[in-house]
Amino acid sequence: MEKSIFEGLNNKQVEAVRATDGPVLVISGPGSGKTRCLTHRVAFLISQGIKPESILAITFTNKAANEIKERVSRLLEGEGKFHQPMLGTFHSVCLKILRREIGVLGYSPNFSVFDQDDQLSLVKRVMAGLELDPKKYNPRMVLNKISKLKTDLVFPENYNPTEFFPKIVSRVYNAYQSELKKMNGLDFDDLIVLTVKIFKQNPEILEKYQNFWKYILVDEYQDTSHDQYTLVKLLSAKHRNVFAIGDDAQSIYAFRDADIRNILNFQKDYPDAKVIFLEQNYRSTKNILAAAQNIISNNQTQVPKELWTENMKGEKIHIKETLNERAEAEFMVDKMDGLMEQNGYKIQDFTILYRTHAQSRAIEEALITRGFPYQIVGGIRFYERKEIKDILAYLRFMLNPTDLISFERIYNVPTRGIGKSTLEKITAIGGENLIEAVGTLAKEKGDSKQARSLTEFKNLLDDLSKKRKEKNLSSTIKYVIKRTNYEDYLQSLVAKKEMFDNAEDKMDNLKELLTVAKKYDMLKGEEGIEKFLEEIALLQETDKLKDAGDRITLMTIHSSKGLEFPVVFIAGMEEGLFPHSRATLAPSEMEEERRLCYVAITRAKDRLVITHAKYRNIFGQSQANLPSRFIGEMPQNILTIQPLFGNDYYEDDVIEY
DNA sequence: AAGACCGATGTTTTT
DNA sequence: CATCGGTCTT
Repeated sequence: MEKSIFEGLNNKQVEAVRATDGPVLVISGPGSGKTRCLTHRVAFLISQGIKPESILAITFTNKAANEIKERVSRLLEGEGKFHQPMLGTFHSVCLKILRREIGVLGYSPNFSVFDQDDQLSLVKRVMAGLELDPKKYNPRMVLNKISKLKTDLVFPENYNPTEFFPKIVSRVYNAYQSELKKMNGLDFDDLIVLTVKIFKQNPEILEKYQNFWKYILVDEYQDTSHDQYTLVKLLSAKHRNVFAIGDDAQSIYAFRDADIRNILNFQKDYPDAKVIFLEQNYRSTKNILAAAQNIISNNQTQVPKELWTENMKGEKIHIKETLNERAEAEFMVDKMDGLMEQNGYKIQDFTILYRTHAQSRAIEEALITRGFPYQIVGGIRFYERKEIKDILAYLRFMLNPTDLISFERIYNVPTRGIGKSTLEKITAIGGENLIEAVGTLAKEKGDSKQARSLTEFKNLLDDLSKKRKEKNLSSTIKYVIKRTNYEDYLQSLVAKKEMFDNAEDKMDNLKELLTVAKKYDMLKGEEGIEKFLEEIALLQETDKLKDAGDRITLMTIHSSKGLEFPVVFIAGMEEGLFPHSRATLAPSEMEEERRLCYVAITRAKDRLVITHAKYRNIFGQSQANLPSRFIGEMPQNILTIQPLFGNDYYEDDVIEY
């Protein structure tokens, strides 16, 4: 048993797996077997007689959580039946806690979870109520600031700024939070922040969880924010068995308040911490690793470490300058073609990474023209499409008839003759239940055309409320689509040219939604809806990556974290784009861009191709760009540079060992 | 209340 | 450029 758990691990990894008691920090370079280490540690803990359910492992993605789940099951095969440890992201773990405990904060356990879109509409609504001009104060900026305050655990009642703009923010923040509470809704930040709040205010609840989870593992520790850090600190305070693993050099989420200091200061927090470095890289060639290390060495803030690999030296890194983004895309397609033809690569061996989503378009066009299959991560996300969001809003509203945000989405979708002024009247009646408010207003209107629209709408909502208990999830969704005549509505949008996709595609998307929904059909009525909405709310981009499938994957560098590919293309390596122009001012931001570059490069196993365009269209205007400084930060002797014109480039570089 | 038209505005990155 | 929101017309 023990033997199989340590099989295939190097000494450092074994050390990290065996250090079961007390605080442990593992600094793990890219490709150093981090997931492997986490998995084996969980398996080892269980083999030592620790109850699986007393282990909490927080991962950065749901995908990693599933991977650990599967691998642990495999490692412990034949050990008899055992409970699963708690595995999940910060957000999903907190959601589970809150469904049980949120009562103490005066919310009810069937709360809705609002995504970023919803948050922004709420901020706008609140600002309108406070008569704040959205032109003067950008609602996005206000929301951003609110979110930062939340992650820093500053609650509205504790925020008393003196300066002008913060004072505005403070007013919005107060109103925003009380609106959320009124409609029994939580935003993403609340999931973490309110959990911390409960733990701080109710030591007996905290203690219950401390006793339950005696061993805590946190993945991607470098990307934790202050609230997440606090949560871990609280939960682990009693038993102090906290295992943090991560890589400061791969911290790329400062913009959403990740604080690299959490990992840098781990030893200050836990002076008795055992610190282990995983420096052997199993993923990349020597050249790729050298490029990554040379670049990152330009950063001041970092934990010193020396990565190494036994892999071969490999190909040189191919740098190509093209005339514009179209030529760039065509070059990449040609290059892939050549690699498949001459080197036996398969289409799923390739990934194209870029700094911003906007870059995907030119690349997609080239891929479509040449008939190359691809999948794209992020961008116009499936669950952000109008038709999906509409139907989900109906579901959400069925569960929580105080959910004003969802109501605003559906009250006139499909169009049913209820306009903005009528909406205002409904919300003015307000009350606990918006369905009742619709009914009340219908009665007030007597026998008008409006009254008929309202009554019809009320009947619809009543029918839906009834159905939510009777049917399983996929029938409920089908019923919503049918009862609202949603398909006709889509077709009318097409007819009016308000929508440029065809209605069939949209219906296909809804069918795909139904396929996902079928998973929840065995749960009864409301519970199915609830679990389904939860899954969707917390879903991440990379979760949707299909493993099999013969296609090229396109995504932002941020989305690529944790993944690896035989051949990586990095597009748009230009000053202003990467590093992004918004980041060139502060040194800390430039360092983050550099870490991002480090992440991008270290996704590659054997080949790396980097492109930069001389001219690029931005906002419809052609802009001339210089090659990225990061190209200059790589050791020049491992590069093959192919300039815009000229053929001083040879495909058959020598492979050295 | 709905549709048509126009000008402003924006793009990092995402749980 | 392309989407969004606001305003004007029907």
